[in-house]
Amino acid sequence: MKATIYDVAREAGVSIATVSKVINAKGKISAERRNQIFAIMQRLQYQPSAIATALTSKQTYTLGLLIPDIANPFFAEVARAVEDRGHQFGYSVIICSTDNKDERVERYMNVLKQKRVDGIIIGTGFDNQTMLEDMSSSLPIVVIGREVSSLQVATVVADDYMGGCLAAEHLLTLGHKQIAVLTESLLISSSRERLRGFRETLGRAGLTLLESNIVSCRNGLEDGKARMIELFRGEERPSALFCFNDLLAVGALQAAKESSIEVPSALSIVSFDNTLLASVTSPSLTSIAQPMDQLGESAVDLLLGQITHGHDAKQRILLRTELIVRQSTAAVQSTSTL
Amino acid sequence: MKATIYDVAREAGVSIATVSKVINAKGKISAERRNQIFAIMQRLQYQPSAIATALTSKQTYTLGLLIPDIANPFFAEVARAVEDRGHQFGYSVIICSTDNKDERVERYMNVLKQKRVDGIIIGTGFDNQTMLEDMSSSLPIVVIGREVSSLQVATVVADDYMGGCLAAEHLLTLGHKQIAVLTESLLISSSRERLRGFRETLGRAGLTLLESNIVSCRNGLEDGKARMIELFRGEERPSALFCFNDLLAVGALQAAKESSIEVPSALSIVSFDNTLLASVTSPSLTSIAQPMDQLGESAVDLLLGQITHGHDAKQRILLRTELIVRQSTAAVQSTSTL
DNA sequence: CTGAAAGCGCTTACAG
DNA sequence: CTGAAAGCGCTTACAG
Repeated sequence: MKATIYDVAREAGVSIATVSKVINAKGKISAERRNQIFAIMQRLQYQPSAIATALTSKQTYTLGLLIPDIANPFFAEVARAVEDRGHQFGYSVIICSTDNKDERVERYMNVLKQKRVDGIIIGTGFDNQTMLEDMSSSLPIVVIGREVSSLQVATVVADDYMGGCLAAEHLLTLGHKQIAVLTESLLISSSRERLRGFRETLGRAGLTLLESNIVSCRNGLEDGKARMIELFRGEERPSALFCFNDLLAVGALQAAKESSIEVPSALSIVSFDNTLLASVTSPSLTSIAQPMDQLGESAVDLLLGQITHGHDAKQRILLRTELIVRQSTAAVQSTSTL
Repeated sequence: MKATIYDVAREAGVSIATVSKVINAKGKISAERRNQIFAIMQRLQYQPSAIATALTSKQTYTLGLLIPDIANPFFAEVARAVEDRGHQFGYSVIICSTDNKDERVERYMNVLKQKRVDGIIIGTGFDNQTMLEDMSSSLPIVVIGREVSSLQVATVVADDYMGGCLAAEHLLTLGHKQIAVLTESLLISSSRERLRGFRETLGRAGLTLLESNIVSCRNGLEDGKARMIELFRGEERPSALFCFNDLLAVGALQAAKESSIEVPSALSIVSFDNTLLASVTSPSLTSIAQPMDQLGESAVDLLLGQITHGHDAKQRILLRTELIVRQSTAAVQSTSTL
């Protein structure tokens, strides 16, 4: 069977307390004893049980990561950053893809509670606000990617408002006036902020964003594509489009292609997120970059701050968004609408 | 503090053994007692400690997933399938992105051993064969995506050889004769199999794959792109290209664009994996699909077979690959080389 | 149908 | 510098 601390203690002719001390580099142990014990651990292939350690020390060195879907490139990149930052401090991460379904969120929450994870990063949306309150009262939590107005929680978000402004400025600079927006559910705070920044910037330039040009869709690529095909059939086709994530932009790109509308000459598209997808399409997508790595890293840092230093001042970190110009945007053609 | 089994036992006026039995639906407990105890658990918000349970029952209900990079769409999709299948049976999964570096593999392996995970799915490559042997002798393991000749381990792989054949057949049908291959490291068994299937199929049609047309590259998109730009500069430019993964194909697509070679009219590209990327590029990629969901699911099933039923006949599951025709391939133009 | 007791593999005061 | 002992929160024979 697997060697235990008793086995190495016996071999070394010392107490388990002593072995425990050398493992954890605590107390004062003579150098020779220490080395002797290390040698024995090696020989027995001893791996201290993190389970037993957790039971006594109340730390599992495990984090939970709740996101809508790990197969979504945006969250996969964030997850990678979370993993790396956590690993750096000795933490493992359990992934929980919720599909934004309350039922899945709840099940995962219970699993994470039972496994006694040291903290949870929440990047998923859910309707049940009570759930969040419950969580946050029972263990360290940080929310990423959206605001939680109702509650004091640590959060790290990209500057969505600024992102919306940047997108608008870019399109304005290119001379666009007839502009549409393809958004995810406006129930999500980040979408609302992007829209607000976008609309206000247009407003400052004397343009109004028509309600009929705000298209909301829920199911990603396919749905976005269908909605855009409809839009392109309309009378007053816009010369530019602001999509709230890369997947939606891909849908729009495909819709444009099927409608024989050339991008960017006849239609400019600005996307959001700047995942791998944005650089892979053709034309590649001008996109508002969210710093996904920093999002993950900062989330871990905030969490560890709560876990190890007991920080309870709930911080809020706002990360800068940035315009990445690629090939999907161009100056408006005077002939493009007609 | 958090309620324990003692708290609910005290409240219910029974022993902890009884509470344990109702939690685990073991033994015979009168229905009223059971309900009474459930009510108390609810009231105390009692969540049994999976840590304590694991210490006594020797099961953590946690799986390790070792992959090169969770941010890589292929592995992200596999991970999602692993997560879902595991969750279905009450297992959580810890992600471990190794970047194929032995040092990272080793560190993660130790973490997983210490955390006493019930099993590990290995989708990462590494040079140190001893490591695998060590692992496999100490806990249940299944390897995905590649063959391990040196060792008896459970494996689940896609039919790479068949995939290579399918790619070749498709290009032959379209009349291509001058064909190149863009491959990952040929140290990976799956790459070798793809190449073998491809080459043999060409051979049966009387064509030989020139060594100079087998381009091997290591760093994904950018490297692939650079290597293709070189290739396209050569005298005898191929009319078709078989790329061993979607990322490489994207690189090739970009290289073609920069070299003003039109795809598919002047160059056909067949890709491998059929991740999200294949459907998102323009033109979209004809690709050999690996069943990523099944890969993940079967891996979990094999693992649970070992864990719960003690299966030690190391199974090998071979999954079918499939040709998905999109827009990146077309019949050869007689004028394309010249 | 129910409970007393040992044990899982550690850590942590406390005493020496 | 080192060790005895209690305790973390469960499960599992075993006895009744």
